[in-house]
Amino acid sequence: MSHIKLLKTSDLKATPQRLCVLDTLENCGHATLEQIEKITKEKFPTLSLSTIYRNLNEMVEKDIISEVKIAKKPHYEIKKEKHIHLYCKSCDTIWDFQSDTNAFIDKIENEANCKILNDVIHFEILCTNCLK
Amino acid sequence: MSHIKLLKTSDLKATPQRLCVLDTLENCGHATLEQIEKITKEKFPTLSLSTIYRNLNEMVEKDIISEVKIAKKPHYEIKKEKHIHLYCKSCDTIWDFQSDTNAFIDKIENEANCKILNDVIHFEILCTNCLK
DNA sequence: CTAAATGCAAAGCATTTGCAAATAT
DNA sequence: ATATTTGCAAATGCTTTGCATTTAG
Repeated sequence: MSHIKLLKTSDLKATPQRLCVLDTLENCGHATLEQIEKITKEKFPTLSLSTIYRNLNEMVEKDIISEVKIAKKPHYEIKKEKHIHLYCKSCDTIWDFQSDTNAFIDKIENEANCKILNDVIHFEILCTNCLK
Repeated sequence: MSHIKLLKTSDLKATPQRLCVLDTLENCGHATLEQIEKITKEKFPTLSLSTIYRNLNEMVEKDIISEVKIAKKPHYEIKKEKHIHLYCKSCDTIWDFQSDTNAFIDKIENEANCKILNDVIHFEILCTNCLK
C-alpha cells in the first residue's frame, strides 16, 4: 500500500513530514529516532524534532509502524509480514528474516501450558558478509 | 552463589545498598526501576535513587544482572541459566521458562546462513492461571 | 472552510554527574 | 588507611506539551 493510502486509511493526513518519515523507514528498513532525524532533515530541513516524536508515536498507535526493542536504542520499522530480527553485532545491521516459527511456538505452548498471543524473537548474529 | 560473593567476584563492594537491590530482584524475579525503588526504600529508606541507578548500571556491566526489554518498561533480573520469557498480558507477570531452543536456533542458522551468538525470545501469553 | 498538523519555545521527566562525607575491606 | 561508594543537589538530556500559525482535504 502506498504511504499516502496507509496514512489515510488510519485517519492521518498525508503531510509531507509524515511521508518523509515513512520514506526514510522504507529506505533504511529500520532506524532509530536519531537516524530518522538526521536523514529526514537532509531532505526536509524545517522538519521539527517534536513533529518526528509526535508522528512516530501516532503511527505506532495506529499500527502503521512498530518499535523494535533491539540493539542499543529502539528502532522503528514499517509494519509488514511477521518476521524475526537478526542483529549482526559486527556490522551493526538489523536483518528481517522470515521463517516458520509455528513448530517452535506450539512446543512452547505445550510445555508451558499457556496460550501464546505474540512473539518477539531476536538473534544477535554474525551475518553472512561478516563471516567471510 | 551468595550475593556477597557475587559482588566481590566482580570487584564490587558488598554494600547494604547493593545487597538490598539484589535481594529485591531475588524475591521479585523481575522488577522495573520503579518497583525496585519502592521495595528497597521500604527496607532501606535512606537509599537514594541515584545509587539505585548507579548500581543497576554497574551490575549490568559486570554481568551480575541483566536488563530485559519486555512489557512497558525494562525489567531487571539476576543472571541465571539461559531461559526465555513468557509475559502474561492478563496478569502482567513475567515468567521464566526453560526449554530446549537448540533445534530452532540451528534451523535459523541454516536458513539464514549466519552464526547465532545470542537470542532474545519473549512470548506474550495468557498464563495457565489466567486461562482457567 | 475547518479540523488536524506543524514549528517553536517552554515545561516535564528521567537519568547522570560532581563532590563532600561515609564506609567496606 | 584508602579507594570505593553513597546521598544530595545540580546538571543534563530526552520527550512531551501549549499555542499561534499553517495546511490537507
